[in-house]
Amino acid sequence: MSEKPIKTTEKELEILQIVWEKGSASVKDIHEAMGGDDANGYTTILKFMQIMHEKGLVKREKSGKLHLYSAVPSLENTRQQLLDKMINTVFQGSAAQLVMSALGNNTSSKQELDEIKAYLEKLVQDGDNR
Amino acid sequence: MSEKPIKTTEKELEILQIVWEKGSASVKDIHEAMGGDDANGYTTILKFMQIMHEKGLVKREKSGKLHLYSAVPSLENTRQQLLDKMINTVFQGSAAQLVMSALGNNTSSKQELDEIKAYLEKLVQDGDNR
DNA sequence: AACTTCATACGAAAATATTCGTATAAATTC
DNA sequence: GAATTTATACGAATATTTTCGTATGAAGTT
Repeated sequence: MSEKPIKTTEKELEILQIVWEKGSASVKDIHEAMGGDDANGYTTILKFMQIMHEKGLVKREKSGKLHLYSAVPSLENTRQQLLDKMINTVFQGSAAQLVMSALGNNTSSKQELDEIKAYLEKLVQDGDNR
Repeated sequence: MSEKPIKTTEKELEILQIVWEKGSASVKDIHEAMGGDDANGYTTILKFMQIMHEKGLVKREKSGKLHLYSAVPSLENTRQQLLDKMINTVFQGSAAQLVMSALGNNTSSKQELDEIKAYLEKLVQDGDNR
């Protein structure tokens, strides 16, 4: 396993989010998805894409004159990595606590809760954990 | 509800974590808990405490010549705030997805899983969510 | 071929976050 | 009461992250 994790900043994550969603995107696509020049200048985003490319966070492919970017780290891995970090920094190492907090306040529908329950039952049954 | 959230940096969170754990702590306590001078200089931590005090992240109380710091934002609120942010940035707004990811890879014991299950059942039953 | 458009590259400024040296002051010890 | 120890305060240096101005080039238009 294991893409060795590359440190991502806030803005980079925001960008990655869009890239994951779109699969592949030009600077323009990303810029627009982020709200256009009010929120971020075009060259700002462009610069980020260059930095992220250097860092190995995205790969790119020429399509005519423009570049299409796609994410290198998988969404799943990144999620896992961020979750782990969060569990360790504010949930004293307990995933269970995180889970309960996440379920606690918010907006999950009954259907979602049922899904989670099913998933849990499967986990317990399979004895994936000890 | 609602302490208006104050933006916290990585290091500040790391420090808050210790302050939450200890309830109340001197700079020295925190400094030591963070691994002493190899990891962080004493004055570095001190400076952070001053900054965090200014920002309203901690309050302090004189005890003899030293200051005892305690956290202003509650652990619960901070957790919630960070979770929300995370759900929005990498879990496309779905708490359920976050929960399943968190349960997926990791180290929760069977007992913990059972606890979560119980919690879930209670949630569904109470119809807290729709 | 000159002009406009669309895209990238790059360097440097600005904003933020982190680290640390030095000064000061109050107790404590010799 | 001088020296040491233990704290805090504060300003400035560093490091990192984010933003943007300006240059350049390749098409496409007139």
